[in-house]
Amino acid sequence: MSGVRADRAFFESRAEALARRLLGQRLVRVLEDGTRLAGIIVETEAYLGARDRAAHTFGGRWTARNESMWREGGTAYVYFTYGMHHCMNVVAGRAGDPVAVLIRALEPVEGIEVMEIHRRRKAGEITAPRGGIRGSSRETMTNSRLCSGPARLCQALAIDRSLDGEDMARSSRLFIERVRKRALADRYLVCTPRIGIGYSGEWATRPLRWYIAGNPNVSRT
DNA sequence: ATGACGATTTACT
DNA sequence: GTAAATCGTCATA
Repeated sequence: MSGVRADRAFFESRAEALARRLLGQRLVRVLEDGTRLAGIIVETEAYLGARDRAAHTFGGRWTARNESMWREGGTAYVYFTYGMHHCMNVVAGRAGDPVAVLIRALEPVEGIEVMEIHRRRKAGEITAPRGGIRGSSRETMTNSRLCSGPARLCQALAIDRSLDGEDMARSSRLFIERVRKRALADRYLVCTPRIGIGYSGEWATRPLRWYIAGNPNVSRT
């Protein structure tokens, strides 16, 4: 059940390698009251820094938002987008090399009931239709939809900008537990282009997204 | 100061 | 399939 906590060396590699290495490992979020929320990482994308048109650090951009992407491997980069969603990355490589891995989906394993509350609360606040929440959105909140998307998993695990810059190699609030010693073999993985970056020209077609084949928690297939 | 834009999700036709 | 929701961020002025 328990795993070995990922240390600095785990994160200090190329983003593509880290994206694959994270699959099958456990992302853990510990709330203020000690509640553990955790899921197995089943879908990731690599963002390759200054040369990658789809990356927030394309062209070497250094801004207030993306500053944590420039830090050492193992730093969390959490950003806010579309006026309502958070997404989280794990920074790869060494400080000064602004590359990262977007966590796109989890298989929920610990604290599922709390995750459901977080997701429902968020959905209610943001999309409550006239007359309140009823019908499908509440009833179809199955486990497979709980963390199957970068913003959904941030809602479920209560990850927001307050965790941006968190050092996952040391933090007690957000970290990775290695529940398998070796990376999953390529034959268990599917590699495709990344999602939602159509604006990035040639980079939109590069195969930099990986997911565990057949896993029902993956965001899209 | 302002305008355009999202590494998305949800509901609806 | 399409469209709305919703606002921090950044480039331009």
